[in-house]
Amino acid sequence: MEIRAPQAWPTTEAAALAVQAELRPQVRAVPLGSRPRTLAGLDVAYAGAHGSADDEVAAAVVVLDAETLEPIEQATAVGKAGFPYIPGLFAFRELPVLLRALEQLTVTPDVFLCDGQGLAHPRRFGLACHLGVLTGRPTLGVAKTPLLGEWSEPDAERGSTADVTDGGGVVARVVRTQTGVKPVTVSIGHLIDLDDATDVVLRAAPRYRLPETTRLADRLCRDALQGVADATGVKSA
DNA sequence: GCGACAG
DNA sequence: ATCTTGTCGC
Repeated sequence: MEIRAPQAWPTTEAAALAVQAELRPQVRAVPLGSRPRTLAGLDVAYAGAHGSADDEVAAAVVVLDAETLEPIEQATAVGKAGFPYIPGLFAFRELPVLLRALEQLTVTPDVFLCDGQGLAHPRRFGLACHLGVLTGRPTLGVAKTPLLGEWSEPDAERGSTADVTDGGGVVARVVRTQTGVKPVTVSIGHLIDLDDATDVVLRAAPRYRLPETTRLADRLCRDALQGVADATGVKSA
């Protein structure tokens, strides 16, 4: 798919903050126009994981049929993170390589499920929002742990939710995707609203805590990273 | 100032 | 994120 990626990515914290400030106003919270037919899962794996800019990274995107959750297409990309891990500036570490994986897709997914936050971010511009603005497509964030906000514990049954508020507004929703398991944090990225985002996540996670999109992308990027290690001559069992 | 902090 | 075996439970 076509993507308008930045000519150059920021390498300093100040430059990254400036990019977020510039793009944040473009985020739109609106209902999905129609039922999504395809869902894309994105994830990145790290080698070393010291959180430094020169960590080796592998990104993966997996497109699934929204109804059957069966894989339709997938792509990967590897490289250097290019930016250190700084909470709130997470996107500058994963987006560059993620976009290179997305460019290889021959189909354009209806909704992108990101591994991380969207609006539930210090400056209301997490990874999911950033990806949405750059692609112009609906995106949402589903995080395993919250980054900020206050909420009450949702009921134990699958489907139970509780709004997450921060700074006086609702920025996300904790969603119990499976009965008795720790809820995930869902927030909008772009061109979707919280109700639709919650619905998409619940339908994508019929069996496990994390959506099938995330699970498959996680497996794929880990394999891709291992593939780099093998080609580099790193011994393994 | 100190600690926390998506992955 | 990643380093890592076994173990408790459905």
